[in-house]
Amino acid sequence: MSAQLLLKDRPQLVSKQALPLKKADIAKDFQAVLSQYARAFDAGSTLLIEGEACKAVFVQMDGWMHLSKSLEGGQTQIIEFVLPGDVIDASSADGSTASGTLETLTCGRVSVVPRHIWTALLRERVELHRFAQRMDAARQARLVERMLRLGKGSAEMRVAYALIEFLMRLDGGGVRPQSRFRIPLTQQQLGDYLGLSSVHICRTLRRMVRNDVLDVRDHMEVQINDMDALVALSGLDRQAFRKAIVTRQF
Amino acid sequence: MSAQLLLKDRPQLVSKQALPLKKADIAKDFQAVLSQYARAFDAGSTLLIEGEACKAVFVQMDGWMHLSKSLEGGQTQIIEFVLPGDVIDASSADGSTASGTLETLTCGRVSVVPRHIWTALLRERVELHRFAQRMDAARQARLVERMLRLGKGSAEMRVAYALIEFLMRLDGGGVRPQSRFRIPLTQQQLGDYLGLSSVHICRTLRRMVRNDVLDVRDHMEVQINDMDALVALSGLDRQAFRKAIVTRQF
DNA sequence: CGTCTCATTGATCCGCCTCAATAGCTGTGG
DNA sequence: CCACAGCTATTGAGGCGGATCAATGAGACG
Repeated sequence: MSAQLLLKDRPQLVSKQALPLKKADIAKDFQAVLSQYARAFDAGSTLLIEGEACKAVFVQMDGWMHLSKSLEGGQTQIIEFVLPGDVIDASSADGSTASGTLETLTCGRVSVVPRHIWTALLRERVELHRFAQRMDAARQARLVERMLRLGKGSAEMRVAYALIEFLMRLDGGGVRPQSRFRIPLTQQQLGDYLGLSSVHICRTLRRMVRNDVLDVRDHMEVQINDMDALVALSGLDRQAFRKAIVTRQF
Repeated sequence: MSAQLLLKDRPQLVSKQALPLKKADIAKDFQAVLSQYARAFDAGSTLLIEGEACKAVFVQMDGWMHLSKSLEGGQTQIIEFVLPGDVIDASSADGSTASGTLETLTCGRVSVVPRHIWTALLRERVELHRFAQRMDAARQARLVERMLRLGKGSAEMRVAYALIEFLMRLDGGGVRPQSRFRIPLTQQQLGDYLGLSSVHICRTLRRMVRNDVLDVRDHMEVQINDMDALVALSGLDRQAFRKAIVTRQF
């Protein structure tokens, strides 16, 4: 896996991703707590298994992960991708077991904060609590937006949606999105995210390339050529989307 | 719409639903706040429209509602059903606009608590805060469980899942679920929940009836005959499910 | 009794899945 | 250096699950 390379050849993006929270606005003790529990990970490791004990909150610092859930038949659905800056609490309603399986897609760093520490942090820092709430609302909005398309949308709509979601999350909801970015996913994984087979992901991407909407180079390096067309395909209201889906401001 | 009837002819269920929180455990001021903001609603009214202002939290006291989201083409996906005892905060990441459209399915009562009041309540009552967190985790678990099936499951699996979800939510996660219950939904609405056409919902239910898994009488009165078969169809682990999906204990 | 809504059933169609074969790329060992 | 294996993308062929269209019941209601 060329995860290292993946991140290495876009240094400006990486640095932006690695510190999505504005340093100046965050108390030093928060940063200290995060780095205290920080650990590095490789691509392809499993951090959490569905149903097993989980008493920590994950704050992603660098790299990609995904949280997934499976049917007994081996069918896997990716619930969400975890990008730098994301906070994920994978515990289920009982508060102590993991609601899904957490696996890394690239190498990177994550801060694994024990729940009671995290809770205490939130309690004593109101602005952090509010930030966490907004992050959570944004996460939920993405989940719902995708569910809408799983239920009612075509393959083309789902893929277009996912690309725009990645695009916007990667550049932190900036006003001028990059039109070129790399997704550290196989088509199989993208399919598991969108409820499609890898074969159909491939065909759908090919069709978009044929229609000059975008280009795809080696292993999911995407270049958007016609953003308006992509947005139209996705069925998104661009304004509303940016507001609802992305939260990176502390 | 015979919503009134719907609720009237199963009094024992209604009374259980109407007060899912154990009264004894809840401070009187909480109950007081809820009743202060309580209002009745009819079947078929719209309480909230996607994108419009929303500065309140809804605590369902009696009756059913649903929260939905639409594609411009008029395609609607029901995000969740709101049952008595549910707390729903429909605000999006910006904290002030509704993330979906909230409509009532039956008549009933709901407490519309202004957000700042709700927030204050949670802050001063730790156990209420924890309860709200568990409710939210359970809601999320249901969402994810359904998304897994939207992405990877057959129509039969989705319908079986939904029936079991309703069953367990209606009897509050009790150990001995009722095998007979009424769902105040049209097949169209159930389809909008599961990403299926109403026609296919009908066919799927008919097949289950033919296979002696269940019976359906007038307008969605369901009688489960073979719970094991239904659970098998749903792809659920029953134990794990009850724990993760339902939260009614305060 | 006419209307309206909803469930039911049949017929047909199509989007996506599955299976299968090929090709390209990467890493590995001889 | 080549040969090989492993993995992913690509493309074709064929099949199926569920959508769509359409017609008929069947209650509920005015």
